[in-house]
Amino acid sequence: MITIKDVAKLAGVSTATVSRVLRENYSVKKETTIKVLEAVKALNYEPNILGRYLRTNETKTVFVVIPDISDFFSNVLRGIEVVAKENGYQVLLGNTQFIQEREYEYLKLLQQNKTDGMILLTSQTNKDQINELADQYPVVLACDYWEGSKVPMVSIDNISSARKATEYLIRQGHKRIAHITGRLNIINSRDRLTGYKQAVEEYQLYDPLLIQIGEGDFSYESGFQLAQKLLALELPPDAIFAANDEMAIGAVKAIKKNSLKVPDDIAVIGFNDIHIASVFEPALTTISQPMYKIGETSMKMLLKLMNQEPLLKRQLLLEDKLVVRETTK
Amino acid sequence: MITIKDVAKLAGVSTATVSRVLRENYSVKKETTIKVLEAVKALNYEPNILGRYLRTNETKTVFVVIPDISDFFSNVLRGIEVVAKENGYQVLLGNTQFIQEREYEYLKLLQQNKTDGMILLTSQTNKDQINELADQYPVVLACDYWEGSKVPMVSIDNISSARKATEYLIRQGHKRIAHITGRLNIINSRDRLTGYKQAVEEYQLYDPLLIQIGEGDFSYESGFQLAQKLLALELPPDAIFAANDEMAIGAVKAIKKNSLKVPDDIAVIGFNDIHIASVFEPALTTISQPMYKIGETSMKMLLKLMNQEPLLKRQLLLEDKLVVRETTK
DNA sequence: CTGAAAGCGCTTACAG
DNA sequence: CTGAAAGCGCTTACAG
Repeated sequence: MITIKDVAKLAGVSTATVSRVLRENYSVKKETTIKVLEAVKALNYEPNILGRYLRTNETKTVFVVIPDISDFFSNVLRGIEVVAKENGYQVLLGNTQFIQEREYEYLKLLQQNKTDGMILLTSQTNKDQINELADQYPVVLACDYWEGSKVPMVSIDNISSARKATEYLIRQGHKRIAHITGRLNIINSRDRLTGYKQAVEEYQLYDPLLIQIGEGDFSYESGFQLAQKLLALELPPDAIFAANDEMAIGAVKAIKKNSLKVPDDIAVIGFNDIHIASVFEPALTTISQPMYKIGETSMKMLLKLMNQEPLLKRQLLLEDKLVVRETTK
Repeated sequence: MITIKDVAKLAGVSTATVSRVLRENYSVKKETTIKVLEAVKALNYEPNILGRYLRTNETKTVFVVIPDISDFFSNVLRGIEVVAKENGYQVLLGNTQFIQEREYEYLKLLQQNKTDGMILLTSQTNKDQINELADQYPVVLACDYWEGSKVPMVSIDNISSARKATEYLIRQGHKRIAHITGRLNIINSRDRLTGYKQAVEEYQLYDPLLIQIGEGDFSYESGFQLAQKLLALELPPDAIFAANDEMAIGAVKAIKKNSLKVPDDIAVIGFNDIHIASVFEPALTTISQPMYKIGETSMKMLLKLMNQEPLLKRQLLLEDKLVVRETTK
């Protein structure tokens, strides 16, 4: 392995000088610089980044904890990646598969110095633990809004957007509006359920039979199965609001399979506005989240935290939008 | 920051002993072990992994270079992640967005010791460069088969599977079979084109007008646009074979939009068998790749390379399968 | 502008 | 079973 010593020897300078040339922030005589760069080239030297890490105590790496690699999270990731790259950071990805202990394991990487900062794309860790960690390390929570927590976060207001979606169905004249939730160990799933309840309760349309709790791993299939159950009710729903687009598409398929029409017999609304939502036929009415922007913003916040710059706002709620397509009237 | 020294002091032992206790491979007296573990707990000590890295010269990190976070690559990634995790490795993700220089930048991380090994999920780097790198570092190429290269690789045989898909259409009586390619800077896109050509040439059905080159970023839209062009031909196709499922779905949409029926007027075959392929209506006939297994296998190969164990086979071609659904007769 | 030297936090061969 | 010591490859405050 070629080290800085080899370069120094060949260039006839000290290792300090080589380091200075490569770090680019120091004043080194032009001739010296040239000598060093020639030696670097001749030896095809690449600095061993581990040496730098240990010395500077930073890894220029951020860790993104993701519950699953779905279309939705991919889009958020894209935003994170672009900003990270622009600022010389690399993105480490940790997949929890919705397993809480996994998230906890990843969080330990902060203590181990394996990463300079961390973005959680949703979280399942308990509030106290996270608050404590966020006190000591740069951590940003994205896609979830944790009421009462002081962790820096970026998301939409899932409660109000779920309420908005449900109210839209109410205004269209639907009376029996069902909700298929996401996994309830995810904060935003609970929030969407809350928003749904707020709306149906306000209009006295609440019926616990109309709530199906999503659990499964394959959202399309799970949406299909849960919609089947709803359709099997004595008084089936006339509209279904699903907590994500995959489940909504599954629901549409179940409705069709029962020889019913979307939206005439049963309307459907999804959540997220992933790519397939507009491609699927019928195209899905859904709540559109600014996925890329959530990613971008969370990474920008993390950069500020890592650089110890003040955050103007520790909590940021971005705007969502109800996109009406073909699954509602 | 709490270091091994603090733990050693509190436990009344040397740092060497602390290290031995934590590395678990050494014989340490039981009482000493207990003292050390108590100190670790009392101080809430987590080893600074950078110190270990530098000393052992390994990062327990593998880097996966991915051209894009699509459903297909996500599934391959899942396989990689599971095997990586089982073996104590973390997965770093680098997204090239199909930009060749990005891939090159990531490859440099190997020289910098930032990662112990690398898996390329497709490659755009030129053969000589890659061969040279693979001589020196643990590198595996997945999803692409590079003829004549000695880089360890895992993929399906894209040429024969594309030929198989095209021949299937021929056997169903189609005479004007079009092909929408993937980006041709990707090896497997070129291979699929080759397989398609082999089949249509054998049956004297070759017509260059029936080949559309995919370039765009959003496969559904791009498939839609290219299919539109095909439909605008004086002699339009009676079947379309697309190099991926997203494009195939876009093509189906274009066909429907032109008031034609799938598969009666025009049959469609996709490639990959991503999740949406079976969910979309009509469900897509497609070539199913063993995505998870490709990931799993590539990571296993990488492990062997990193541990300097011999590879039984440096090149592995896994089996694909033509899945007939509703877009073909 | 440059060098000698210390040190980042670990691990491990060596000696006992 | 355990400790003293060297050293991994860098960076940087200090001195000149």
